[in-house]
Amino acid sequence: MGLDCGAIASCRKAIVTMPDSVSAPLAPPRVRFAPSPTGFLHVGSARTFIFNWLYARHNHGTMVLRLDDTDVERNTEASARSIFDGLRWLALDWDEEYKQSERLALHRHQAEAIFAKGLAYRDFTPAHATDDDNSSAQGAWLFNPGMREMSREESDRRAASGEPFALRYRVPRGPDSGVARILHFVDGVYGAQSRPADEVEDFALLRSDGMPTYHLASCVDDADLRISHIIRGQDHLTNTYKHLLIFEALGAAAPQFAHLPLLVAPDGAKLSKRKHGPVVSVTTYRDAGFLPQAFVNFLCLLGWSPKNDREFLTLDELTDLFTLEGVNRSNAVVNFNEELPFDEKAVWLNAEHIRALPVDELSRRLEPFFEQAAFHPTPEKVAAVTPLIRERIKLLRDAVSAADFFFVSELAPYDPAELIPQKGDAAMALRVLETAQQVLAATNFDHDSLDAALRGAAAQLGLKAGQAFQPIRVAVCGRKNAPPLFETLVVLGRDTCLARIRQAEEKLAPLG
RNA sequence: GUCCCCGUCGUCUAGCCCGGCCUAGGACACCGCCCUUUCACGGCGAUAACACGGGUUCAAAUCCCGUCGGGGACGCCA
Repeated sequence: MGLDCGAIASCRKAIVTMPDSVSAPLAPPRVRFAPSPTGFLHVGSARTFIFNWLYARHNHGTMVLRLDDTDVERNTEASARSIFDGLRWLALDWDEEYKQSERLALHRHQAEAIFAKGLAYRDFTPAHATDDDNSSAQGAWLFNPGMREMSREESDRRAASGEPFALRYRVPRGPDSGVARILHFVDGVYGAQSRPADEVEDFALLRSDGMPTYHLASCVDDADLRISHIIRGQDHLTNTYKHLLIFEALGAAAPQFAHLPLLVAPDGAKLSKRKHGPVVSVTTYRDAGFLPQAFVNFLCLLGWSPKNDREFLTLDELTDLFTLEGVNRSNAVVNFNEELPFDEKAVWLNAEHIRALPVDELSRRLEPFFEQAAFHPTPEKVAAVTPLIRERIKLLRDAVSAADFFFVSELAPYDPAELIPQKGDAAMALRVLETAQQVLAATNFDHDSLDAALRGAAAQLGLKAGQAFQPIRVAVCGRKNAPPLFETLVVLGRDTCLARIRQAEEKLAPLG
């Protein structure tokens, strides 16, 4: 076939040598995640990665990461980087890493071997000539007429003359043997599957530029890397028959297959960047302030269930509980729309994980968000603020709007009417603020002292605590809804509190 | 068009394989009440689903058939 196989020797060295386990029943599984670098890390891909990872760790197996980059036209460096970014954020590791483009020699070598066995043929149909119109006579699309039956002599002669060709698998058909062969396998999720080989088209193994197709490269590598379980999206379910044929041609035992139900958008269609926008990229979740463990937790609940009504699960618990039997068969909707860009269950889980985090760690996670908001946070300040907001945020980025008044030197403008308590008037607000200044100036700035002093002052004014605290809260926070008052005052410090109360009085004056 | 997969509250799901314990359980969201210095957290409660039609059976969400609906695959993309 005139293929250059010079690199095969070096390529072979990279092959993992496994102890020739005589298919030991309890051999640790080897699974792989094989993204193609043609975009960012998709949430569907992320879930596939997570399920593979969970399966590997649960069974004490090996997680392989393989970059399926055989489409030179569409692959980009930037995309590969962004996928690694996403994977690193998830904080799940892998044990071995490969790049398909570095294994081309092996793919071609195996393609040649398949051709030599007579299991494939050259197709000289010009590239793109078959792009449309497969629908002529029924069955005609299964192969390009004239190519499959071409004599070896003519095929060799044409190839020798330099005519470009694609290599196609010669799928066994009824007319060849008289009986239609039935292909079958048992899917780890969908159960027994079968299909007559006649219904499988003569798919390409090699493109006319000599590059392997996905089907070939993927199977050659899976066989060579001794992948024992292929866990992937359900969109590959019917491709599996082709893969079975390739493994057979390779003389390799086919791995176990398990297909995962698809993640779909509210419109029911498979999640896609083009149709559904940035919500399908995991970096969108990261940047919005999802915790990776919450994101992982959420994705696991889509198409899988521990069947014990538990939903908040740590990585260790997920690893412990994960089995293929727990995976269901129907597509799962990731719920989002223009107003709510994220699935509300994901948001809730994130809030749960935020509250479960030790304060110092949450604090560390929050810092970048404050920095991005130009708050110039010091670790000490953030550490003091964190416990006051952690029950009030659902996404990390919510911290910016929940805690802004702790960081800015000048409060954003607010409506002075907010200073007036329930069932009160401006005069009452003024009296409260006046008293508050005296109290704050004279009291120790710790929670208990402030509590006692301010409650006492409220009583003396003949006001309920709620009425008395509102003007003070609005004066120091610039809004009605805020963390508990005394803690807030302490973190803000006496000078800031006094200054803001004075400013509030000025705002109130015109209303009095 | 051909083939394949799926169908329980709005959404994620348990139950289905091994019919009866299902007047169908949990969770998110929504609504109401309680707690409370606001917001939030927490607690309690309410609304809400077996796609439809036939069978089989004393009994069906669970088994069988059909219909409808949704999705996927069919590339020299992965």
